[in-house]
Amino acid sequence: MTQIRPQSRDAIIEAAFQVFGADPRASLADIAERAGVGRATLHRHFKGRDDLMAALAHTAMAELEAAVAEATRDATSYSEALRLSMQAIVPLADRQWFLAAEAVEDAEHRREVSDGYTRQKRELADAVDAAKAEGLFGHDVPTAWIAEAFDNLLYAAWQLVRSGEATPTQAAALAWRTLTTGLGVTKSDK
Amino acid sequence: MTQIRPQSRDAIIEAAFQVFGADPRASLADIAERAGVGRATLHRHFKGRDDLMAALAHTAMAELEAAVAEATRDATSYSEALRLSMQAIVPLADRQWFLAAEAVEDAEHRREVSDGYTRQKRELADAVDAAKAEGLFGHDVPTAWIAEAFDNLLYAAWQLVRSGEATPTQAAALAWRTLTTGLGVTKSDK
DNA sequence: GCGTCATGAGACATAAATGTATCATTTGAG
DNA sequence: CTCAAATGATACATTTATGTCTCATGACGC
Repeated sequence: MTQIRPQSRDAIIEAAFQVFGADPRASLADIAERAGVGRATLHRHFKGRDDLMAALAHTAMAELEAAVAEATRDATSYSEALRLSMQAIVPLADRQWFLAAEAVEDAEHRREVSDGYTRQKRELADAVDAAKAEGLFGHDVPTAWIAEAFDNLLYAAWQLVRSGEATPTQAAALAWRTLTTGLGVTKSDK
Repeated sequence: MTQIRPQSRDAIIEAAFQVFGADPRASLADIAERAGVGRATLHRHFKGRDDLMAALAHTAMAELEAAVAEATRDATSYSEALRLSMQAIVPLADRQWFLAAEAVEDAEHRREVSDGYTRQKRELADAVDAAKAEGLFGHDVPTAWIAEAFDNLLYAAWQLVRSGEATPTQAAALAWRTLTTGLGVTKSDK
């Protein structure tokens, strides 16, 4: 008797990303309105705020994994895989804040989201170590820092895109340059 | 009849930074409890949630300005001023999320906070331009990106500190290196 | 020690968010 | 077209957050 039409569910999730992104305190009524859906329908699809939050986290995670898998399909090295991943993730960075934020309160869902997040972190660290072995990063730089810088430069790139100052491709290129060689004057510079 | 004891006010602000930092949806009762203060007292000091938010933004802004002013007191160049500023801001980065977040809803307070935030952004951009003129950054790199990277690497540094993987000094040094020369292999590396 | 004033605790009223139930209407599959 | 299922609108009960008030208590200046 419930949730067969995927349209409503998708619209709600999309609206929730937008509205919660602007204001984490927004009410479920706000979400329903933005989704162009009745408040009751929202409750038919999601038990409550927590359930919705968990769905958002799940969606963000799936999008992230799909984008990375697609982007790294034909990478020939870990270094290139990292670069391609950054390029691919920039456009969806605005939905990833959700994974870092401990937005899910329910213990059961929390665990699931947390596990996925931890896994993502570990995979990034592994990729960084591999790239380090390929000579992309200095051995004197802690892996934890590289991963942290990767994430945050990714977010910086998205912010640049959002402000209209660059395209996703341009912003990703800037972030990659910053991560690997920095913003100092290069040989090609006058 | 109101707000003469600064102790309560300070305790509330401190608690609010902590609690809201962990959960923006926290209630004022949560804040009061963490502050070890009665809920009524909180309302005696702050008209409501918005007033408290504005106070937090004001505090964060003041701390930022004071730290930067102190750190750059005897800088001999804009480049050095930027480096010293980064070093100085890392320990208080956890209170700066507040300025970026559009947490203040009241129109009147909003304007004030927004103005201060805009001014900070402009000052950073000016400093970046000056450092660029000094040859610290390449002329081919957009100022907007440098500023964005500065902010986000700052935040990355704080996260590294929070995770216990580095001291503020170490983290700031990593962030500075990343920004200026990147994380690639250096000559000193084997 | 005295008096003042902020505070803490609690009661209270109000507002807002949430969750559920009902029912007429619409949608989409067959 | 027809029917079943999902939806929107509405009403309702419940919970939670908020804001105000009162009063006894404790802290601090004098």
